[in-house]
Amino acid sequence: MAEAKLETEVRREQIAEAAMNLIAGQGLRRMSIAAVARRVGIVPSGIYRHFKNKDEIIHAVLDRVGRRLSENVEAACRECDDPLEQLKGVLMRHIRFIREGRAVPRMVFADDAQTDNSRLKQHAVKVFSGYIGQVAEIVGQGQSRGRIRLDIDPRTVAMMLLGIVVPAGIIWHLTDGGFDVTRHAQQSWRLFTAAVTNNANHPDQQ
Amino acid sequence: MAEAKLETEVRREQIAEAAMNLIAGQGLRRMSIAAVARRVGIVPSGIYRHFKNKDEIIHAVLDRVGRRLSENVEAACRECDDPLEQLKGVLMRHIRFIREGRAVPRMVFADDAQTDNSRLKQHAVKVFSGYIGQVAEIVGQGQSRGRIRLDIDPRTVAMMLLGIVVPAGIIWHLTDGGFDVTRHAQQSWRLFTAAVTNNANHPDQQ
DNA sequence: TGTACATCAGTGAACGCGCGTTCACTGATGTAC
DNA sequence: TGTACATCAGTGAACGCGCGTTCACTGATGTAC
Repeated sequence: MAEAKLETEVRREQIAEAAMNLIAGQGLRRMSIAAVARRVGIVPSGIYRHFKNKDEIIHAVLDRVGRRLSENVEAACRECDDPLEQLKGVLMRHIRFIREGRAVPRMVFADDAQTDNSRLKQHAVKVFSGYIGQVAEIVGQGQSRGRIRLDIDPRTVAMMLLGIVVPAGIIWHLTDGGFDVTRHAQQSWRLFTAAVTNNANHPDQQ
Repeated sequence: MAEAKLETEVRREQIAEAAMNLIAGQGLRRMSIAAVARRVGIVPSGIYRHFKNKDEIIHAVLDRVGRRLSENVEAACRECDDPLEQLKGVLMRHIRFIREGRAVPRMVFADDAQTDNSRLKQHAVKVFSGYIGQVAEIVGQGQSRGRIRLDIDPRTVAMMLLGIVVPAGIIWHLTDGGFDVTRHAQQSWRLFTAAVTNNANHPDQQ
């Protein structure tokens, strides 16, 4: 019995979404064509009507992740005007993603992928550094408004913010949610502000 | 032709070492029994004289990684007396590992492993939190000597130090070494000291 | 020192499995007349 | 409105591959006599 036919654009969305959720929940290893097909309600070979191969699906997932992160930043920016508050918004939203099991940290390790491994890695870098770039822009605004110290590269500050999120996400995953990421983020945020704000004095630690 | 026979204890070491290097260089996915066997100079089935199965090898690798991290901390502690300097030593040693391609970040994502996935995850957590515990101990000493602010959990500070290393390592891998981790560590270290030292003032950011 | 035997690291053929991918097909949908 | 036809999403059988693992074997090493 043939499954209800759907336009390929709709299916592509569904497939990418299913693949992303599988990766978020069970890791890239478990994201098989068969598993994705099952979630979409299609037979495995049917996937190939909409994607050339598995790598293309992973590329689509990376696009999605990038878009999602970007939306996160934009939402945080809309919410308030103060750059520091915006950074906190970005942090907390990302933490919420982790807590809801919607983060895709394992994505980053695209050591899978048979043929064009390098293209996937490049894409992952693009997504990752795109995110950092957006955060760095907020940092730059904070600097020009005198809220954030000027003697440091905005991208370094942005990466430090991610440094709060990434290891926390790893442990959260390894312990199956048995790690209080929210508390960790709040504690870390206090350290972060002390690190970057202008009114802290900066002793030249060797 | 039979390969030179070696005591099983020696072989276990060789196998674990080979497996660790494979994971560090190419990721857990590429660490196959066949690849490990080739590196050791043995036939794949020969591996089973020394390890019950692949999971046991991964456990052995985790032990090795834990030991190596531990040695790192101890070396940094021996090198000098000031806790802050010791923390910097830990950071820089870890960065050096990354730069030399000897770090095993992908290890952490043990989403592979068929049977006892959960036991592997537990082991990874143990290694990870063991490392954090050791670093936190240094932080605690820094606190009691008045070098590090007291109003923050030592483990949070330790995780923040790892937060410098982990994302940097990820990007370093994704770009095949085309990311200046050393520079990033130095810049981040300045932020880190500003965050944790006692003489910075700590404005109560909302 | 020389022989007989137990031990056990290394071998290679074979297995079952899950996977990504192909291909000829079917049958529902939308369009042209 | 009704029929004929092209399109193309979904099907299911089949494939080749790499993998982890097993098993009966071989032959070098160390020990007992």
